[in-house]
Amino acid sequence: MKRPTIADVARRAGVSKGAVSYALNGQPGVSQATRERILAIATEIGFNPNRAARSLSGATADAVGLALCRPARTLGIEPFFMELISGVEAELSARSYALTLQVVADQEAEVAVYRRWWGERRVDGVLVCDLRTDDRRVPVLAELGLPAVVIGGPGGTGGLASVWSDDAAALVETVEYLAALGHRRIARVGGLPALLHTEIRTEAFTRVCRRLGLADAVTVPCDYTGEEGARATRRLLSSAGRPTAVLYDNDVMAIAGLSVAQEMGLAVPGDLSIVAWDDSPLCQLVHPPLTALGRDIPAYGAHAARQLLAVIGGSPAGRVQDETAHLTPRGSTAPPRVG
Amino acid sequence: MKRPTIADVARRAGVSKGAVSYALNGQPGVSQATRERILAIATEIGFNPNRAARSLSGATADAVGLALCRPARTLGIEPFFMELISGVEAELSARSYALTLQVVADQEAEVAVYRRWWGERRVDGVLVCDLRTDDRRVPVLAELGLPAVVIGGPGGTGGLASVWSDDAAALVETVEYLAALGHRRIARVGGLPALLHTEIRTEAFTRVCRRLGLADAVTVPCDYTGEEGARATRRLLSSAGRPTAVLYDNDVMAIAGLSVAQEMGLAVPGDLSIVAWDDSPLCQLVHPPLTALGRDIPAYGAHAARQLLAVIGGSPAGRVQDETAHLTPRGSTAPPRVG
DNA sequence: CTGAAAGCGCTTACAG
DNA sequence: CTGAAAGCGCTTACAG
Repeated sequence: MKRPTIADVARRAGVSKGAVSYALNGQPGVSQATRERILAIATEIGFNPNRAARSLSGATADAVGLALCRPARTLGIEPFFMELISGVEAELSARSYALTLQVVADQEAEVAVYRRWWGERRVDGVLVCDLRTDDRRVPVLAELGLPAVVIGGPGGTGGLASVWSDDAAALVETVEYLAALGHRRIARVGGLPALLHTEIRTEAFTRVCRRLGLADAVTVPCDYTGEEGARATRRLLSSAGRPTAVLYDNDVMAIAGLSVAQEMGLAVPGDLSIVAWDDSPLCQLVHPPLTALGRDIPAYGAHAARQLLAVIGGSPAGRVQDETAHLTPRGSTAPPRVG
Repeated sequence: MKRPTIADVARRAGVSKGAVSYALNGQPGVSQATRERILAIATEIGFNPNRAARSLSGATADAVGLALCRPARTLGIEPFFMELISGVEAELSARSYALTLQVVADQEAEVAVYRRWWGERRVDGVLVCDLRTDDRRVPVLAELGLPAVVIGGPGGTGGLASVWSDDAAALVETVEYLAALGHRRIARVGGLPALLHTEIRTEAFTRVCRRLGLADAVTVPCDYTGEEGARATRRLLSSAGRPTAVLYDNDVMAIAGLSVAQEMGLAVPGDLSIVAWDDSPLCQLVHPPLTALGRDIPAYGAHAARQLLAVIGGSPAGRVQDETAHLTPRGSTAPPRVG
């Protein structure tokens, strides 16, 4: 029941261990006939090279790390991460890289995980999510020399490679669309203010509203949960001069907002237009279906994984722009009712 | 910039590599004073033992594998897996085990992954999800001798360890509750029929409905997506003698069902009661909030991880029962309107 | 084209 | 309590 080693293959093939290694890795050094015989025997006895041994010799772990720093409940409820992971995974497994996942409590723990992973040679590189302003992780990764790709930006990535999407452009497009429908009072229920992409969106929102001459373009900071989204919506809709359109930084808060509007007797989209950022299938399950800003998240993950493998392979750290989110109008947006 | 090895620590401490190893691993063989000096030096120079080397000697990978066999879109939309993973992860990282994740297309690919992982010594054990009737993976895992814990059952787990929850009991409790409210026509929108837990639920549903003398207790098989859930609901509600209560096998289908009811002009819960299996935060975001069958999924994952570590450690393969899902009545269930 | 050997960085009997 | 050495299973120069 012992798992076969390269020595077992060598013995059965009547060659040296070195020859087996060359044959298996497609290196020159063995004749075509010998190579085929060796491969056939390896397959026959179910040989798989011991990763630890290979890693110890070759110095690559053939694994990539992903540390997620969000509370368990928001991790579960947001389709974003699972979609991202499935895209990352598809790309990695095609090149027989493993994905090592770790959930961490905070940035300090995350940095400790990076140090340990790299020190242990557990991973060859990491994918970094949820970029913050003045992110502590960026200098640490640079100092360690740990190959990394930041999923986010632009900006704030130091010398690290990154894949980013132009959230500012998507936001401007959305606000212009709402303004074209006739909305003059637009509010936003935002994500965690510490995250860089929240800041980018907030700034773009303020700027475009000013440019269009829209009244106080307020952003209420939230934590992506339905509870906070509902509370923020309730507050916005109770205010004098309540908004006629609200833009939410994720789908869960948008759905919560829709519920609040209905509970307060406001018609959507008649009295209130709603736009969700992140176009998951959830947006189409509610009534009315939500107008949403979406893009291909698995492809984004695959893109990031591909770039990380390139960086691990020695490519210079580039900043690659991914697709910009696009607006899909559905039943939750319309011109505001006159009055 | 080279990462320090045990030899560096030994040199600075003026001891042998063996002594460093003993000190680091809490083995006897070094004096207390020497141990402390060695640990201090290791910390000071940022030493982390190379995993590959340790694994090659000690024969353990200190990693656990999880292969997920679901299409990317249902993976993303269902909170279940991410919650499970976060629970698994919490338990593993507390014991400094890594989680290796792989998304696979089908059972064949999954079995291939297990063979490879085990052959490569990439993992010390695996967690198995989505158990099927006559599951191919069970005999393969037994044959390989790969430590495994099946998340599911009861039954169908062969000689493998498992953690399971009594879905049949939860289902019976739910149907009895609906019957007590006065419902006589109850239907069910089920999950993938190939999954064992779907079969267990279907059988329990048929049995309890017969016992209570309820009319044709139909189960419509679906794939957990909102689209199929909506379609099934539309069909059920269009039939003569339409049900007054529907039980859904996941929250996404339940929410889709709620939408369909509203689109068809039926009041929930007046004309139709709805119960969702899986009580995620989504259930409380919609109007009315959904009565749901829930339990602590992260704890379930932690439980499974704990058991897997025990099996890896040599404990006999047990079948451990986890908490049974409990019903939380909310606004989507009520006595049926007379008429 | 092939074989014998060193070495990756640990762990663990085995002597002192 | 400590040191020297073998060995885990690969990869890769280095000789033939």
